[in-house]
Amino acid sequence: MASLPKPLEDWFAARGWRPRSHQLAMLEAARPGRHTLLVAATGAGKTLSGFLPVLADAAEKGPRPGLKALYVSPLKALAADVERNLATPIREAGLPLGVETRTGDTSSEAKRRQRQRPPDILLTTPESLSLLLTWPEAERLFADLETLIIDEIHAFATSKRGDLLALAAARLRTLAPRLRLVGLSATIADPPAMANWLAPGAEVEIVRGAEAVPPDISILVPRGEIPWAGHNGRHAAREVMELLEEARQSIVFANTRSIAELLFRDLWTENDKALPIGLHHGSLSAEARLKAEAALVSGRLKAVVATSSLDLGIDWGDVDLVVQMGAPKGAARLLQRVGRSNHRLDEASRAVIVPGNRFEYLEALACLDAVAEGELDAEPHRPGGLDVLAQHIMGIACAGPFEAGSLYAEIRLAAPYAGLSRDSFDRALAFVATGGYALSGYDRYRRLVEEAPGRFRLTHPKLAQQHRLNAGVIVEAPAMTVRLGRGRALGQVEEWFATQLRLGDRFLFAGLTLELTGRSETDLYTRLARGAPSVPSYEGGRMPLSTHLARRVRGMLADPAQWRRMPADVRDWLEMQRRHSRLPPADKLLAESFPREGRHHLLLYGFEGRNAHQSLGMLLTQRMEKRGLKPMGFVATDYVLGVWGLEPVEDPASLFAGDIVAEELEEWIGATPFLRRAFRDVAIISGLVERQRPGARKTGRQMTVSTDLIYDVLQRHEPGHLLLEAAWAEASSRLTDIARLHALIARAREELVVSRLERPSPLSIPILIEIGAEGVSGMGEAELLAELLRDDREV
DNA sequence: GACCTGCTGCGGGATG
Repeated sequence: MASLPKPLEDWFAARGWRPRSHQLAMLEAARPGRHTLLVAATGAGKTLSGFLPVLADAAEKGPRPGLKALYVSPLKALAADVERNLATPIREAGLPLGVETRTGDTSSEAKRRQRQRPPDILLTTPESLSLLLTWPEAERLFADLETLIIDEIHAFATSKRGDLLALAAARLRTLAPRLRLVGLSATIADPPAMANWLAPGAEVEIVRGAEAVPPDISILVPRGEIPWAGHNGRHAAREVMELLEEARQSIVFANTRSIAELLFRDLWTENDKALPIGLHHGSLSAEARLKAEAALVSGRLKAVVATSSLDLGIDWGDVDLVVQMGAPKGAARLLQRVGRSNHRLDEASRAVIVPGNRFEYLEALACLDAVAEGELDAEPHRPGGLDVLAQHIMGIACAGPFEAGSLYAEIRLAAPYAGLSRDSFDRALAFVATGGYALSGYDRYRRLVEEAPGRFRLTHPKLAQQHRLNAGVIVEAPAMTVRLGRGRALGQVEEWFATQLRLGDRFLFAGLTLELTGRSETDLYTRLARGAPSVPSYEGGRMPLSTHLARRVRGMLADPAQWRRMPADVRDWLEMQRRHSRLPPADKLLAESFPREGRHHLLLYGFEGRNAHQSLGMLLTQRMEKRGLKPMGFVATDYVLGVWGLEPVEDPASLFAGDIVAEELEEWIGATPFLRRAFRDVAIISGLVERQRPGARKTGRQMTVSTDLIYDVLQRHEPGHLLLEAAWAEASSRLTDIARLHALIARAREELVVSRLERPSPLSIPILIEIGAEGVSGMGEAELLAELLRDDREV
């Protein structure tokens, strides 16, 4: 086993610590220069472990010039936190190392200095790293770089930010041939796959931290019944309030921003003791978020209601309880959140899940099992975005002329682009150079010139400045700033929501009931008000039930021996289902059909997540239409798809015949407004349109107008354009889950178990209530239950 | 009037 150099050994000893075995393993792996992936629980000293080889090197070799280590974090705040945490060992062990951060918050003067005289260790974000690579000095700057540490690597690997980072890392491997890559995370489902993402084709040593004490996670069983429908756990606000009263400090996670707002209000209604409870989500102003964070860390806040805005990294205060409202949607996500409580390895983190309905109870139970067995759900790695690729190519051009052939080879070192064809690369390059065939007539899209065969450079140096001003892959929906009075900004609501508001309307935001008193192009002016408000919602991403949990839920339903672990009302529900219909088999697909109020319902218990169910609902209703079955609508949840129409579906299996996906799905995606919106995003990322010019940021509406115009031109004149392809990929991955849709259809074809009923089955009740909630039918929940119970007595 | 299933994250340079 490797040992620490003297100064570090003394430093550990002075603190009464001994290096943990995974820390020594990190040291050991670094000696021969091996890439490393560290998987260790929160509280295991993960970040220090990543840096330990860098610190040891400094202790042994003394001061050396140049940038030696680069650290990339998904959050600016985390980079700043790491800077503070590194300062202590460096100072106390007397190591000759300078550490600085470089993010959007860094002054341009400091950034310039860093380009000329870099610190030994630089802490940054993927965006800032990409921008650093656009400078001509990059080649010299990174020549001596030895280590690239990617923290919270799981947060990158399946996103466009990850594409950007992987491309930057590939570039760094060219500039710094001795570069060693290090990935850090607490929640990795498939370490070998992640190792391959980190350094495709290279050998990566996987180091595992010591096992932490298993978390203590329980499922809250409300005093009343577990609801039949609903997704947010708000029914248990009273019970949650009691938990908060008993705990030292808590984070209450909600799955959406609007639910966070509603829940915050609910908790205050129950807050008899007037405990300080805060609110934190991504649409609140930075000021409001920082205030909540500071109050959390200092202990002034007893609890905070948050979205995933508090998922990552930083140790938020003295939190000893995490509450998950509604379904956790995946074991890795739950574990990440549970890790926010109790950052000590030798004590269990405590968490409580509050399922929103009975299906969610099953999911919560499946999630507990998955966590206990250490089986996390993996998100599939996907090919990198062509829009991100275009941005990267432009960035490289900003640093100086390049050879297309060697850039292509380098880009394939990035995992998301390992399978990139030369043809796709050439199309991306041609797009950056001229805008592509249909746009090549416009001067403004000429960004590169081929100065010698295969050798490209910028057409004008000012393009580099433009690029730096517009780089990055995060595109936000057009939004308006909400102000109290005409002054303080409380945060942002999306434009589409803002346009629905009329003067005098009330809405719930930042925990306040606000009344709209005026508006400008970019701002909403408000005052405090009373009365029932509407609640803004946002067009964020979805969190589908993970494949892995879906399988567990099916297994649980099919195995009555497991029902003993469930509360009585859930158990009774399943028992009734067994008597009246059938249980969904673990490996087959259950379909139920029954008439109700003049309509015929068809329910498919797929458990493949909302996206897959929604696509299937669309496909099936199209087919039913063609067959004259007069479909009227469908509803999809993570668990079930419900379709209804005027005629019964006599043979549900026949709906799945032939190639149902290829044509109809394409037609559908092509017809949705999502495609246009996706085009807007890729047009921005690829650099086709500019978000800002020096001194002026464009409004969301301006951006949308210009991308809409280009979209129409390309649709007409060049339907095969690179950006239409990229938009297509984006829209289809957001709208549907092709892999799971295929799995669902395959199960339907192989064996569809059909249960024909006279009345709704117990399992169908949640979805029937959901249909009622959408105003399609006026059936009441009470009526449904009464009917079912009457039916039950007859058996 | 009550009800909400759509998360997160970043980002220039030089000057006055």
